[in-house]
Amino acid sequence: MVTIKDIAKAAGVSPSTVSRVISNHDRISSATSSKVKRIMEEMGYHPNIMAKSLVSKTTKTLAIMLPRPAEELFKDFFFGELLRGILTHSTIAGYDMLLTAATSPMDEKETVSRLVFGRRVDGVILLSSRVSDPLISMLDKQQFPTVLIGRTDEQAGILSVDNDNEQAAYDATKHLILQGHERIGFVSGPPNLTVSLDRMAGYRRALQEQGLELRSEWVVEGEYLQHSGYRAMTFLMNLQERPSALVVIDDAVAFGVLHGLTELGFAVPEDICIVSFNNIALSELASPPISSIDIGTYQLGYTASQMLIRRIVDQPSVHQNRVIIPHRLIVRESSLLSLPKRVK
Amino acid sequence: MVTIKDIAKAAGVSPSTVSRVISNHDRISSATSSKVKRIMEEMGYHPNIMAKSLVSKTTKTLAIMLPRPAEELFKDFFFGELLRGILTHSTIAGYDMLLTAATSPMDEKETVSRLVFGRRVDGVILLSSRVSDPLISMLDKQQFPTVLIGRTDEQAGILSVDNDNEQAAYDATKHLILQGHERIGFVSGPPNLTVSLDRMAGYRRALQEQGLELRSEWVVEGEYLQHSGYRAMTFLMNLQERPSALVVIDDAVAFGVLHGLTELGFAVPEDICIVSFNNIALSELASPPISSIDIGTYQLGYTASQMLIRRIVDQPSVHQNRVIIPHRLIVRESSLLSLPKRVK
DNA sequence: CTGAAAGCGCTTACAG
DNA sequence: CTGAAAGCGCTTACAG
Repeated sequence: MVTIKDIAKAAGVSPSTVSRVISNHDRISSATSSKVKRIMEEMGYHPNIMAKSLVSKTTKTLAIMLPRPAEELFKDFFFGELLRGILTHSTIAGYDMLLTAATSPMDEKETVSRLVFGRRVDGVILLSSRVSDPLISMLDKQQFPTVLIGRTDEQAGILSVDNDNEQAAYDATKHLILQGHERIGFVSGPPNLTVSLDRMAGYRRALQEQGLELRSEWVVEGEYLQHSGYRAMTFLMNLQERPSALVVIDDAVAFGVLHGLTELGFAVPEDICIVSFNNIALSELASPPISSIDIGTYQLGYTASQMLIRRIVDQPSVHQNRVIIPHRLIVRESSLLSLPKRVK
Repeated sequence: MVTIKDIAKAAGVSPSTVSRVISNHDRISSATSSKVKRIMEEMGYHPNIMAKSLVSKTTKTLAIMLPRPAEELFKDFFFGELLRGILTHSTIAGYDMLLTAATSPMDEKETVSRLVFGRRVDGVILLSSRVSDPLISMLDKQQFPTVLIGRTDEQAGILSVDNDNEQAAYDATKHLILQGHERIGFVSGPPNLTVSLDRMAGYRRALQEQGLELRSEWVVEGEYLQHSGYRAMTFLMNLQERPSALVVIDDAVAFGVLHGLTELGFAVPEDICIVSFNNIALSELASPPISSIDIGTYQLGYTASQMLIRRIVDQPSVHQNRVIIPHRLIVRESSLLSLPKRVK
């Protein structure tokens, strides 16, 4: 390993000078600078990142905290797209990403503590927001640069990027209502995630506004997994009174819903219509293609990285703490009751 | 920030003693140990990871080098699954993962140099193997702990996890032949990836072994993207003589193939049969469900992490350098010519 | 424009 | 069983 001292000796200058050449200090003669640079090149010098971090108290690294075990994570393609957005921006900005997954919920706080208090990272990105999350309050109390994908009620210091999920679900539901549906169900995600709650609220508002029935047995909570959508169907479609349309929390879940419906002998959209969220690449290729709310997943990730790094770089953060990424409904066959002519 | 010195002062011992308590040194009286531990707890001590790394010359971090820009990456769900495997094991083993994406190919070597020579990571995982990759030879020359998902011909020092892709493609092709097909095409990936080459070779062997025609216009090279499969169809299905079956390099591509065929008015499997690779979760839910070679993607990632960490921990590496993960063909409707009765 | 010195927070032989 | 000292590889006031 060639160090700054080796370069200094070879160049006949002091280590301080070499350090200054590396950091492009202004008051260095161009003669010294180019000589030192040449020698660094020749000797294959690479700065020791750890040593630099130790003194600069900065790591140029961001932690991505994966929600719960990695095990279940990437089954939902949403996260891949989110990571893609984060990674693209952070790479441009010169930051590395530390991917961490907690093995257990208790372990989660410990992991973050280790990274945050151990000064291993300069900021944290939380990929999903749970209701009253102890992690969030801890990071807020420490005033540690943090960006949350989602929302949090109490912590004002935390940055967040989100969609207007309430409005998005309202739009999805309204779309079904405009197609003539009056019995609309909701296949939701885990109720401890704010995104589930917000979408549920939008669904409710749309129904109430139109004076439509809000049946509790038409609302099914589950996970963000195909399996979950599949299971929801075995329940919902065996009810006495079945919904004629469904709002589904996520495309991966919608794939399961589709699968379940097919197996039970129901046709989409003829027997039942579907609108979902996230608009992953494959929803277009499903059969039938799935109508989905595009929430700008990539943009969500990209913006999260952007906000966080901005916050880290200029401390007095004059920027806004919360950004809402716009959504839009992509209508496809799954929600068009009878393809050529619209009902009503 | 509370440091080891603060703890030492508060406990009335020397910093060395505190350090030894932390690392569970044997010759420390249990009295001192418990006192120091109590005080650490009280004062909220967390070791500075950078300082520790600097002296221990170890980072407990692995770099995952993403193939080329993150931009195109997660569109293929294969990588999500791979990451899941890697992450699960590395978390268990107490290693963090640094996710790095190069903005450009030239930039790639620079990025790795920075991490490797800068002693930022203890090992590197390369997610895909290109033919005569300069990165691989560099890492091999440095004798830096590296595991490659794929294969490399020259570098004996590099660890690798792979499938027997030649045999896998042979199996896929043979399956189609056994269904009675004689005109079989191949929708491949980029020819600079070893996986593309290996699968191509297996496809060839199966055809030759049966004395079947090997038409160059039935072999189309592209990317690992849906789009690519779609485009391949507009070409292949406009030929005078069309294949009656296709081996497709990857499920995401197969989705594009399916999409293209549907648009062109061809039915699967009636008009053309398909077998693909990777067996991502959604291939089962396509319509028709796609026959696919399960290559144990998760296992591939898990094993990669395992081999690399083992290599890092006990230097004299007596373990094997190359591991092959078994594959198996999952037959679904897309390759069953006429569902109930088999042809021939 | 450049150098000597102190220090970032830890670990680890070397003594005792 | 414990402490003092040196050192990991860098940066940064402080002088000049």
